[in-house]
Amino acid sequence: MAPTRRLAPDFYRQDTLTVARALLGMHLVRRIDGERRVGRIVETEAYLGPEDRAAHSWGGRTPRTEVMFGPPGRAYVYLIYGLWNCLNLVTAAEGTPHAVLLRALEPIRALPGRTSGPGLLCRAMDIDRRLNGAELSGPDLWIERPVRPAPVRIGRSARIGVDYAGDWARRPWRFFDRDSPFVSGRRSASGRR
DNA sequence: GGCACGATTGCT
DNA sequence: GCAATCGTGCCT
Repeated sequence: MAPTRRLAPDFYRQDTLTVARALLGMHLVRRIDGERRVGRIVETEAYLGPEDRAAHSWGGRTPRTEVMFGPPGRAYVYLIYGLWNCLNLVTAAEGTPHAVLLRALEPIRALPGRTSGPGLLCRAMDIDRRLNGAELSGPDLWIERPVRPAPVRIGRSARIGVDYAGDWARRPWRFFDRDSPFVSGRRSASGRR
């Protein structure tokens, strides 16, 4: 029997910046009513709370951030601007509230609408807070290695939309596939491709 | 209990 | 440039 391509919890337990880079090129899979929606991850951001001023877990544990303090390999989904859901993957050791935000997908299979940008990604994948805390080893949502992984030319830049975070906003903790047209495009903040 | 604001997006 | 829209966290 072929080894599973699904990433195991140990993958997410690694250093968060390592995970954020390694996720590029992986496939995000969502199962809905027996159908599989698949997207190739082309853009991520690392959040290293509680020290990281830009992270939701900055300053400590709250009901919202609770899942990030738990074991790695779970989904952290939050609602932003009352309109959009954003999907994060909990990383690093239990008790370390780190996460990686998924910002863009290249459509592979059964993805309706646009997938560039964290809110649009979740809409296309039908991801909302019902999946907050879900284990990525479960039946609804996971990440797997593609059958034929292609090398990725990785670009990096400051994270988007966190200008309030002072020095932390300048950390180059956004990673993306330099060759993908599906990377979200916020002209100035995104830096060069 | 009230209130300001956000790891966004799309329209003016 | 700014409205949409509501959960969260802090305060008043």
